[in-house]
Amino acid sequence: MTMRTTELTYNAREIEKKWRGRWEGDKLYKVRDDDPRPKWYELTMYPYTSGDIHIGHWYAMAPSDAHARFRRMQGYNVLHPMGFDAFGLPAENAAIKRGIHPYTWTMNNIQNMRRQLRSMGTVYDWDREIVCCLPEYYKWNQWFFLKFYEAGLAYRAKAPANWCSSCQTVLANEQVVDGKCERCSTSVYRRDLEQWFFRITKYANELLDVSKIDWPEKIKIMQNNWIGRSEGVEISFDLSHLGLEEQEISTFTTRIDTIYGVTFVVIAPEHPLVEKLTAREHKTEVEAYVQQARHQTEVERLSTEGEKTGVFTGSYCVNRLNGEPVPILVADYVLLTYGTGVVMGVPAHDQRDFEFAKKHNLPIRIVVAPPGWQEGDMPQAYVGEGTQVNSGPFNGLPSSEGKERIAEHVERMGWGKRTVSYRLRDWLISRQRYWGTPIPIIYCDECGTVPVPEEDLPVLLPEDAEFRPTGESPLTYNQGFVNTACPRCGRPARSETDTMDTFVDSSWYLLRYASPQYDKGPFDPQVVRKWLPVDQYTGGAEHAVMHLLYARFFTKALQDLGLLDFDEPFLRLYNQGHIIAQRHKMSKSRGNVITPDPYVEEVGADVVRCYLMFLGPWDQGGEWSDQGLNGIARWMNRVWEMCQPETLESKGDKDPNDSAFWDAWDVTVTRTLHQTIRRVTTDLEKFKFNTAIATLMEYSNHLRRVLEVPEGVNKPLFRDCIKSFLLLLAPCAPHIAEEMWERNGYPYSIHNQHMPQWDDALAMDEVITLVVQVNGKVRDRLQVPASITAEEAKSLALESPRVKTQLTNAKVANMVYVPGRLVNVVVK
RNA sequence: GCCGAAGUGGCGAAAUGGCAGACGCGCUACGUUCAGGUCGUAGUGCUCGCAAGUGCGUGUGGGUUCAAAUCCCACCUUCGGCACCA
Repeated sequence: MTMRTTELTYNAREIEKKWRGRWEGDKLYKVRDDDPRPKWYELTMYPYTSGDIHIGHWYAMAPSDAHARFRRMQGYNVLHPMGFDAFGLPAENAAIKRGIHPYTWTMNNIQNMRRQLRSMGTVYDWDREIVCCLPEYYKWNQWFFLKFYEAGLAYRAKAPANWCSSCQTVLANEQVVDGKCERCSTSVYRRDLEQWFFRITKYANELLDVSKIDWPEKIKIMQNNWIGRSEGVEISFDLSHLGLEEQEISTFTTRIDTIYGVTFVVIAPEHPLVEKLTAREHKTEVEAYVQQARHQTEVERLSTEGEKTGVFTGSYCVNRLNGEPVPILVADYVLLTYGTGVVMGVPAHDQRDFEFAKKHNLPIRIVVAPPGWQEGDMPQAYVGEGTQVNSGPFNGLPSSEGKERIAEHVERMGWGKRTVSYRLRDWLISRQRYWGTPIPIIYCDECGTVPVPEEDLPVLLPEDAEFRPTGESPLTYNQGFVNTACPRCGRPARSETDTMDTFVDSSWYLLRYASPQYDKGPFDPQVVRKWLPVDQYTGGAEHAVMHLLYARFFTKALQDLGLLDFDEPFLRLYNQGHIIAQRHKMSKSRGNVITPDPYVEEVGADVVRCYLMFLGPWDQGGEWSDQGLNGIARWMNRVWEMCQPETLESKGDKDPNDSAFWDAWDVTVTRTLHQTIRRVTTDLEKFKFNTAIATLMEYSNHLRRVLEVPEGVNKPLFRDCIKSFLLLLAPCAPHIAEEMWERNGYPYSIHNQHMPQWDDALAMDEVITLVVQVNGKVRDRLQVPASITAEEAKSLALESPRVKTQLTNAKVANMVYVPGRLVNVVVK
């Protein structure tokens, strides 16, 4: 704040307050479903109810609001709603720390945030606000859950989770610090727990298809990598000699061409077969290894990166292609959750297997020979293509062909099949928390897992929850909540105490905005048909794979359930960058958090809005600077002065009856106006707010010069210019534009006007600067009529004295003419 | 390690094959003022030159082109994402 020096010449606070009051009183931004104009649904990611709207929220919301306003003024019926992401852990932590109920904490925060959001001067229709911690909203989370459950898209399964034995709870990865519980420092280990999942993997292949959406390439690539499709072969190894129930062990490989190079098989420590495969004399060792692997946290696994530990089970399986016995080992570099949880070890052609083999003295056999290969020790695995060797009947084939032929052979023999694996895992939605949507499931000793009947929804969060610092979910010891009756047999039963991940809320909130008060379902199908899908979504790139993928999954699943008739939620996506302060991300601990409120008090929301849009390209983010804000405040002062009707009145008049009334100045003024309209319009369309505002600055500089022309001003023309200028300014600076609109005698409201149109003919320059180059170097600049022909341009270029001096002792070899731009004289 | 984005004055940046530095900040000088701020006018990439003007200049090195910040190849740096995915 210390660097700020500019004071406004107008009272921004009063003016902005006045107009916000009037807009709200008149319901100027009320969105009607029956409006006949074409619809435009522009959505900004809703904020988490942390308590304060900081400058980062402004950076996300002010430009998107300007864009939505711009679309309104282009004649669209625009839906640009706002709501609150109101469930989540911080509310619960506040409850434990300060004894405030999460509901109270959240609703207080929302009240403050609403006030702050209003101060931005946005077009939000507050009648459409949604708050997803209210039963009217989360009831429908439960309803979707039931639909998914019926459709087999929601299921319960055992999954390893970070478990703190002291707190008796599951911890999120973020809550595990150096392998210990952040609250009580007890060592965390991975424990299998029954948890609820959504079967997003069913849609893995569909989610890979991004051909219908206009999103940043970067985000599409990130989703693609996250889904991680790989084609390969599931091949089994024979176990029949062991006398187990299982006759074989299945592995997944993308390199079936290396099957003859298998010298061991590795199984994940958590794999259910481990126990059965462990020979008696290896039991102690294997059990110790499995225990140790479970107690390893993510952090510890990272710290031992590269070290490939593992132990021998004592069992062998048989490689059916060559009949060889292959030892089975347990190692934690194999993940239970990918493929089959078992890997065939080919050390010669896989770097991880290679390191493992070196460490455990396992044989390394080359089966794909690189070009010019000579036998001998390998320094590392050869992962490229080559010629099949040591591969029985497939010897001599290029490995690319070997891949095909061996896969065919394996399928024909019934030893396996070609298949596709995904890195994507099912979405774990269970949270052992209070402040979330209760999962509508009841456990009955007689009937088992019973879904809560639809008519009993919502399953309400109990208000009388008790928040103990143990970390346990308050739901587990709330007898009133847990004890219930089985909906099927009526006997005493237990309610599910897990609540849902908050990403469930945000997976469909875009639908709720269409009909936020609808109570016969999550949304009114007719209204959704009108508004959805979202035409333009904006938000941070940090949600590239979680929220954006989950929302796409939801939409596809709802389409399959017959609830929607489209399968992509967001047609266009734009990711804004991050605003930083003092070269760092803003954080409370750094003490560099910029609070917008004092700036809004001092220079007004319009100046803050415009500054955020002006400081650089929106997708690149940028650094907050008080001095930069000064620049905008100064500009706004000049705009204020320039747009006052009194300013023009005080200037000399040109006589309309004079033949020179419409003079060269006026032609320039008109041309500049049309060029400005064109530039600002195309820039705003493409979210190029920084250059749009720069163009408005140039134009206001131009108009201010016009006011000083000694011959006087063509006042009707100037008034038109101011009118267009205000219309172009309105999306970015809605309050000032409205105030000036009124002062200039135009009817309320500027925000219901149409954007000015430009005329390409009027925007055309009559005189252009023709750049003359010699061998690509600029030697002269000539003012020529825009209509100049190639021949005229070339001869003018050669006549230029500055060019002539370059042409002594040289021969003109070629001349390049770029119409309207330049002549390049090529000499030798 | 893999995937992706970016590198331009003192600073935020503009220009996406054709005048490098629009617009803004900062700075300098002058004017206004008792003074400071504000405001106004002019200047402001580096180099040599009294000057007209000259040469250089968009991370580094190479290439394509009449012409490259922009396209291609290699490298360096910074940021973001993923990270034993068989």
